[in-house]
Order: sequence, then structure tokens, then C-alpha cells
Amino acid sequence: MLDPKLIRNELDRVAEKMAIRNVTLDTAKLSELESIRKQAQSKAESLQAERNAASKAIGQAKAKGEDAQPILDKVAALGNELKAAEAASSDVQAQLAEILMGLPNLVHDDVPAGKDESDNVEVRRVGEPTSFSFSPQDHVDLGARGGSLDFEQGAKLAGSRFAVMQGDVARLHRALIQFMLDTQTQRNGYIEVVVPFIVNSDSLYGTGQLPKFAEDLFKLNVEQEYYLIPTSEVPVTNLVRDTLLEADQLPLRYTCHSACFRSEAGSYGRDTRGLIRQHQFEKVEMVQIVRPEDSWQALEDMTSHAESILQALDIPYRVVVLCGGDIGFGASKTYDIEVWLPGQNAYREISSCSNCTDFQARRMQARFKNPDTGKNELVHTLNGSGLAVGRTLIAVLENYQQEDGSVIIPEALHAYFGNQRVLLEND
RNA sequence: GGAGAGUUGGCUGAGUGGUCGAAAGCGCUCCCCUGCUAAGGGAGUAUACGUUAAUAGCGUAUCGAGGGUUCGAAUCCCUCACUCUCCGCCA
Repeated sequence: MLDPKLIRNELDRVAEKMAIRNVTLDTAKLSELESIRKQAQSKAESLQAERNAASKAIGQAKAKGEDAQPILDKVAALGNELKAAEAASSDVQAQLAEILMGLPNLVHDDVPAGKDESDNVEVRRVGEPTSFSFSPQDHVDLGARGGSLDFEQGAKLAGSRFAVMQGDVARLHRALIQFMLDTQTQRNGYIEVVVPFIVNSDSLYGTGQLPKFAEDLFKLNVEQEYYLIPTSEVPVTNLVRDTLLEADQLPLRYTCHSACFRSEAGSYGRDTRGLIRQHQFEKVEMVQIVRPEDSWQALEDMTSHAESILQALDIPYRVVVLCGGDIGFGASKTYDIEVWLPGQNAYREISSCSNCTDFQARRMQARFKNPDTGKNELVHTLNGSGLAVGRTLIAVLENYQQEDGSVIIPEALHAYFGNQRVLLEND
């Protein structure tokens, strides 16, 4: 959520920033609502003040044994007017809150304008696309060996966009999770957490998935309002919801392995082949809670932490900064890391690292005591994938494949495979 | 799932219709005193929102959440959430 004061005082600047996201702000309607709000709230509050004063006077009169009836008569007349004023005030405030909750974060000055992912700007490229002396297969064909990666079984058990892994592929999947968690905790300074994969709606409002993106979520059909998490960003970031942190607790760096569940409504026909886009996938997430002045450096650091996984695995990738049309709702600036997939002959997203500034913190009321100002201030929150496990598995299979369809195990993963050095050796 | 007890400020905890945004203690901050030191004395110490140049005043709201009764609710009523104890079930 944006600072309501920003809407009041710098409406034009907010509108300019929204334009970079291709979001049109109805400034005329907003300023009209705002002036109604001001008037309605003042009126309701002054009537409340009047009632409170009268009530106090009644109490005092009764305590002294005086007749309180004249004041009672007077305050009775206030009743309906007060009720109406309160209703009007809360009505207009609800309208403003609804608009505000639907507005995305302000983008950073670095964010380029653009309409979709084709306008994202490449920042750097690490490694060269893997070259092969033969025609490389994609992960679906590679994984078909021995039913190691089985989409028919997934469809039988659940439906489309589900998969079953077994044998070497299942083990590679597990090894990648271990490797990522070990790297983030031992090398990059994150604390590992295990959190619920089901959350309530408060948590989803906190990180911004609700109210706007309900259709992307799996909602449980039970009495309580429960949702499957679309990413562990939701539970992990919400660890600091409604919390007042001490300055010396910051920065907090969490990493978390979880399953992620996405309905993928609106993605019909996209990435229907293979493991790229599934209803359920696993991810190792990074979340940082930092002081506001540190968040931009933290974004650079976190992006490099995600990159460190691909560097260790020695898989080529590039980093892009997302344009206004592609950046997520809560983010002020986002770097996507795109990994080279020989099977698609393209770079594909494997991580997304975002600085959400105070956008989520305001929704969550996540604050810290700033010793410099003596005030309680909103923290900044960041999140990034470190990395998406399924897509990393695709990248390993496709980049490390050999002509006979087997796959060499990257050196960084040897510790998780005993003496084994090759996957999918036997047809 | 059954029965019972709870949810108050950074913490402990009092408060069952009216000067209660809330006693007391602890903690913390500042000041004072003191060569006997896990000492003493004093003052201060919730948050959000509105108004405002203001972190000055003033106002509003908040005692788990939401609703109700009342001129007035931490206190009474209803619904919900969560915590604890015992029983049952269970990975």
C-alpha cells in the first residue's frame, strides 16, 4: 500500500509513476474523494467529541448527585446526526482504502517504461549459451528415460500441469534443494525457516496477493478462509507482520524451502510442455527485512545470492531489470535472472528479486524503532527466488546432457550424490 | 471432536457501566544522591489516524477481532479467532 499522504500531497507525481506501469490514475476522482473524506471525517469526529464531553458531564453530575436530565436531553438530539456522520465518514474512507489497496507500488527511477517482457533491459550476461556437438534434447525427452519425469502420471493423479519425478530426477530435485539451502545459509548469511504452506487472508493482504490477485491462488474449500501459498514469500515476509523490531535485529535474512501452488488462471496454452509452468512447484526463497536506507544495496546483494547458485552450477544466465509493464504489484524494482535452456534455445526466468520498499511493510504494519529519529518506522522488505527448483532442474538436465541422453552431475552437487557422477545412464 | 479456563501497554498483572488510555511491579530513558554497589530518591515512558509548518497543541479511535445494548463499555450481550489444561483421535 502506498502512503496515503502521498496521494494527498503528491498526487501528480504518483500518477506519473503509475503511468510507467501503464496504470492510469483517476486523479480528479481521487482528489474529490479526498476532500469529501476530509470534511466527513472532521464532522464525525467533532460530533463524537461533543458526545464524549456530554457523557463525561453526565457522569460528573450523577457523581455529585445533580440532575443530569438536561444534558441527557441535549445529547439525545445528537444521536441520529452522529450516526449518519459516522456512516458517511467510514463509507468514504472505505472507498479510498479500496482504491489504495488496488494501487501497485511506486517504481524506482531505474525502472524503464515498457509494455511487456520484451521491453525488459538486460543488465549483464554471465557465461555463453552452452554449445553441443549434437542436437540437444529438451528436459521432457531427457526425463522420459525410465519414466523419471512423468507427466502422464501427474495428470492421472491430479490433472494437467502436474508431474511425477522418480529415481535420478527425484534425487537431483532433492539435491538441488539441499544445495540451495546450504549455500544461502552457509555462504550468504540467511536463516533457514520452515513455515506453513497454508495461510490466512491477512497474510495474503500483507504481501499484496489480495485483494487483487485472488484468481491466481488456490483457495481451500473449508470453513476457514485458507489459501495454499503461491510462494513462501507470503508466510516468511509475514513473520514480521504486526511487529515492532529493535534496530539491532535488522537486517533479517530468511531462506525457506517450500512447495508453491498457483492456479495459473489466464496462462492457458502457455508453456504447456514440460516442467516450466506447473500448478505445484518447489522453490527456495530468500526474504530480507532491512532498514529503509539499506534496501537498494540489499537488492543488489540478494540478486547476487541468487546468481551464486547458477555460478556454482556453472550454468549460463543473464540478468534483466523488469520494465514498468512487467514488474510485479508490490515491487519497486525487480531483477529477473534468466537461465539458458538449450531445449528452448532461449533464456527463461529462474529467479525474480524485488525490493518492495515499504509497500508490504505498510500493509503488514512491520516496523522498527529507529534510534536516529526515536520513531517507529516502516521497514523495507525484499524477496527473491534462490532459486526455483523445478526450473533449475530443467537447466541442469538440458545444459549437462550428453549425446547418449545421460546427464553429467555438476561438480557443485557431487557432495549430494555419493559416488554417482552421471544421471539417467541406462535407458 | 468433547469439557473447562483465558486473551489488558515492552513484560508481569489489577481493573465488572461514568474524571480508565487504563493501578501496581518489572524493564527502559533522563536527573539527583551516595565510596559499602544485584543500594536510595525524583521525573518520564503505548499505538494509529485526523488537524497542523510541527515528532507543539487539540481531536478521534484502539484493553484478541467484528457486531450489539447505553448519553457513556476494558467492564454487559452476540458471533468469530487464538492460547492453555484435561479427555478422545492421529502422522
